[in-house]
Amino acid sequence: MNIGQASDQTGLPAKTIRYYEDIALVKPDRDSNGYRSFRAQDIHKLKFLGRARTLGFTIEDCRTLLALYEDETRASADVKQVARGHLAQIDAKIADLRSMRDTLSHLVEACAGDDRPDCPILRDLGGKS
Amino acid sequence: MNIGQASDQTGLPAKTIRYYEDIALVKPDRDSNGYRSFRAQDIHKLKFLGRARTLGFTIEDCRTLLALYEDETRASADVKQVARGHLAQIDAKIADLRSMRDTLSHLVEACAGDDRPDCPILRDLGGKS
DNA sequence: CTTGACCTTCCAGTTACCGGAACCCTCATG
DNA sequence: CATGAGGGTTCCGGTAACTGGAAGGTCAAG
Repeated sequence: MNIGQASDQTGLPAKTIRYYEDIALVKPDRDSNGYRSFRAQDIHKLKFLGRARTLGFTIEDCRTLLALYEDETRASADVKQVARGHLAQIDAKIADLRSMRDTLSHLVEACAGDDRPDCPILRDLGGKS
Repeated sequence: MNIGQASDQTGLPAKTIRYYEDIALVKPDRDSNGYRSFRAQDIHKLKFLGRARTLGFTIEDCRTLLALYEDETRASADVKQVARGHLAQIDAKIADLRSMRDTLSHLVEACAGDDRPDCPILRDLGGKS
């Protein structure tokens, strides 16, 4: 299967698939003409990667998860630890964003949004009360 | 005031301040020895930038906000529009993260996290039921 | 005079790709 | 047979917002 088909099958752009090969996440064969040739197993890996990335795992997380995935003797605790670490990061990010959101939405609500120059948003950013 | 003091005053790393000068967000004077020389106004701008960045505005947003800040005749509506746009992006990001978080936390809860290889997280990523 | 803290510029690396150029391969059509 | 369309290939550069580090100039103190 060529890269175009692989892209269709996995939903990943061809560029992304080439990149994943570059960083050695997948290792497709090559045909005699130099074209990449993907086997079912490669497609499966790519789908795995796509799903993991959707869940926000970093590439390095993905590398770890993929290794665990392929290791039939892994302990589920190892996987859980990676996932929990990522979950904590997501939580931290959400908390950050929520705090930004709260501040910003107060400011937006306080701003008249008309033709006049007076603006609580800029006043706050400027540090003036 | 040298860059070290400016850094202390604003809480921004010296590196960041130099970067902001590179991209023309601030334009400190130079002393005869080549050192940057920050005036009170520069410090004020840097604080403005720091605060805006904390709220998650992009550098380009900051550039716009700074221009509006310095324009005494701006309409608050213009500022509000930038802020609202940013708020919408924050909301979108939060929604994204929450959706990831939900999926992932289900998986983490379903995983025994022991020595056995069986792992719902990998099962899900692998697309197997 | 030397030491150490500060400053300077410039180059490279970070994350996870995307866009585009220049070129090759294959098949079908005029 | 030339040619054009629609694959594929590599490589280079850019993204956002910095950060780290090297090589070297400046300054105040002992």
